[in-house]
Amino acid sequence: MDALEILIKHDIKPSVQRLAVMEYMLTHFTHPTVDEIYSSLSPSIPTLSKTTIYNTLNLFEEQGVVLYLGIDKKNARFDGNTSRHGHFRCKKCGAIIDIFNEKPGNVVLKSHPELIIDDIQTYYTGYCNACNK
Amino acid sequence: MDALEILIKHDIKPSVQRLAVMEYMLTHFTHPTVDEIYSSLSPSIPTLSKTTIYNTLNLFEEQGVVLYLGIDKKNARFDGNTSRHGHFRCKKCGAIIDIFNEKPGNVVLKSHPELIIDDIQTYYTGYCNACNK
DNA sequence: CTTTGTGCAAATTCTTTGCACCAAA
DNA sequence: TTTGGTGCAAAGAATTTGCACAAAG
Repeated sequence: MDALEILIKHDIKPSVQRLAVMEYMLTHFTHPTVDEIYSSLSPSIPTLSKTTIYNTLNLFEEQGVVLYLGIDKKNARFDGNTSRHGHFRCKKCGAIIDIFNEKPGNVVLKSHPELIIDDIQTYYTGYCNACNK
Repeated sequence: MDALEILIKHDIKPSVQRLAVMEYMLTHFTHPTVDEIYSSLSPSIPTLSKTTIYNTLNLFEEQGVVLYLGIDKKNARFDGNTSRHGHFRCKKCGAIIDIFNEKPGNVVLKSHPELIIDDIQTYYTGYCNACNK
């Protein structure tokens, strides 16, 4: 499914900017920050503003098109892969690595069956191979 | 184990402020923000500054005495319970609930056996009983 | 004494807001 | 022509930093 189709499917009106951000998220599964997205797109869309990146990502997140990651203290990070998976963050170099080891499907917590779970995110913290203590 | 013992065990020099923060974390498992801790302690320690709360919590986190929670977009939250457990956040009312459903012990990821995992945190997002969609 | 912690004020950084202009239906 | 998107500048909020003073050993 391409960027345009995804936006339409989620009732998001396409625009040059929104399509560019969506396209970026579909080709860069690097958990980018707003700044990284802005820096990458800015040359090809010279009038682009960071405000629009914020607006767009907030909209995308509300519509479930991207995931917000709270794994990084400094900046918000976003993930275009909305399937259930975890993330590892290296304490030393800051690398973020996808962890695909989780079961999909609905979740009911034994201890709290009354909670409606829309999303699950698991953050692993430690040292990557390169930084290995 | 009381506040003083915990600090000593982790090579943290005790001070009035550090003891007060530690004591607070041991009696309020509410995932407080810096502001909440400051507001609570400030009356009894009138000279207390927010900078000291930041310093103290950052130190505590480095020493593994508290956990940093990235579950809340707006503020850093901290947890005095460092045993492995998850957290649920209600999208509507913002309530954060502890989820004790995880197995303790060392973890080696099948997909990334080379990663050294120091900490695992799982964040559940959805609607609590009261806010139930 | 000497080292370390505290706390004020200022600085920094990230994110949101207000508002005028622009674009699309 | 009306609705909604964009982007600039300013505001806001959370956190960190620099530095002088205080505390503790």
